[in-house]
Amino acid sequence: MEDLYTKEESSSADHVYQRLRRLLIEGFYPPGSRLVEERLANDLGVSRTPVRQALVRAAAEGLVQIFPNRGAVARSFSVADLLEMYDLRALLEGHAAYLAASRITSAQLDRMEAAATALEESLSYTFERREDEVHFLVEHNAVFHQTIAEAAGNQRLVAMLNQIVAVPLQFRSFYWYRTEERQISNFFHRSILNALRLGDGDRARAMMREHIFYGRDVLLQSRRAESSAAPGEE
Amino acid sequence: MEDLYTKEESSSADHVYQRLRRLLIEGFYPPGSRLVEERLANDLGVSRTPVRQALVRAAAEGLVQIFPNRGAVARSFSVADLLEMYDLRALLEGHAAYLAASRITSAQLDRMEAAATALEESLSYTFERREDEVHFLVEHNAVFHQTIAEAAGNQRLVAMLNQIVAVPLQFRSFYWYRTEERQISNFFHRSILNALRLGDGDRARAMMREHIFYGRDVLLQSRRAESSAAPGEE
DNA sequence: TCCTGGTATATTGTATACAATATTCCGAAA
DNA sequence: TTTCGGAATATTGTATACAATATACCAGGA
Repeated sequence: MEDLYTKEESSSADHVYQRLRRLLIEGFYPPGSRLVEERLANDLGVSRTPVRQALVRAAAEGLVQIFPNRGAVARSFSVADLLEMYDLRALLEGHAAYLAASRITSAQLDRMEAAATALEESLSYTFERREDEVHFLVEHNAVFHQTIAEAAGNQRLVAMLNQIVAVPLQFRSFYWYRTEERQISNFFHRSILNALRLGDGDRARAMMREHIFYGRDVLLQSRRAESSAAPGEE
Repeated sequence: MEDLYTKEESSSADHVYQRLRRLLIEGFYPPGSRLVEERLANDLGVSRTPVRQALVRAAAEGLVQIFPNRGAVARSFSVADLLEMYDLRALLEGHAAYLAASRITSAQLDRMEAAATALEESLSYTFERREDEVHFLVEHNAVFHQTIAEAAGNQRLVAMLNQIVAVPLQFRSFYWYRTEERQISNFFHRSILNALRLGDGDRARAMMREHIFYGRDVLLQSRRAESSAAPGEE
């Protein structure tokens, strides 16, 4: 029939995985916390079997660590880890931007345009809850970046980026707090968009790399500020 | 106690995974073949449970594809897939070489030197079986490349490269057949080694990229030759 | 008090049973 | 002959039971 369904898996085990992934990324199970299979099974209303599969998968993706006979823990990220990840993101997303410049469709450009505009206009929105705002920002930002990855036309590259970007939001939400950082971020988006429109791969890559390094620096600064302000950890 | 053990998992399920991985990479289960859980379980002398976990893990790594309610198949690679992978390898290994240039230790250089020498001298060896020869070549080549990845000092980069390089040998063994290609390959190894010794990251990267692109071209040529010679597929 | 050993408990790892789903095969009707 | 059910079979997906292992707890001796 059709091999076109690359929907991966379907129900339950896959559902558990998606849910677990969300919980980890949104920080519901904070880094370092133990992930006891039976508890997860209860939380998610299934048996341990699909939970186990989800954990194995999450471990392969680097979201959790599995210690033999001792179980899984939500992976925690040291500063060194974050540096590694941002270094790779710069490399991979920069490359994606470079490739995208010569292949991106106008539909994809439109989608990015819309996402960039939404991010800009949201500066003057007022959200009911801070949470909603972060969600909005993360969502549109993801569209922007994912569209580039897709436009690069390398599926493996997309998969790898998804892995790397799957870092607990907790580490990234700082990014979205201050107006100044958001403005600069928006500026980068526009620069990247321009370069892509002009088909200038080198500029697209350079701007993407700067964009990511800027994000990295903001993150590290906030972490430093936080750790000196409240060394006790929540 | 010690978190230092990053031995990942330990027995059985992990063992099955390692074994499955080997079987896939060595081409024992050829691309496209169905991987029925019970058969694997019998083959490996365990129940379906650990097999399942191994399959999930292998799927996360891209070695197999899992279709919901229909099972797993050994992933097959189109020419487009191979191009994607080599593109990423060039990017990632090039970057690794660049990073390695400023951090590599003399012990690591020695290891690479030994591997390169072994590959050179093996040109005049005679092996009992062709299989042994390929194994020898693959092994030493792996040492050369893995050492660079390690020297780059980015664990995630190492993990990603392991994923990408985990392509059925079947697709790569052509590479090792002819003397001429091996000589050129050896030349690249020497160039990379020199650049690393001199701490010249840019050259190391450039040579590494060329090395990989050369490998890609050899592979594509042999595939083309093969497919025109025997279009019927085994 | 501090260490030591051993038992109790908690949790993981694997096997098996059964349910859900897909695939195959076969016969009847057009 | 072809096509369409529809049972029979094969295989996956999930739950549960039990074994293996690690952790926590407690008593006894130094």
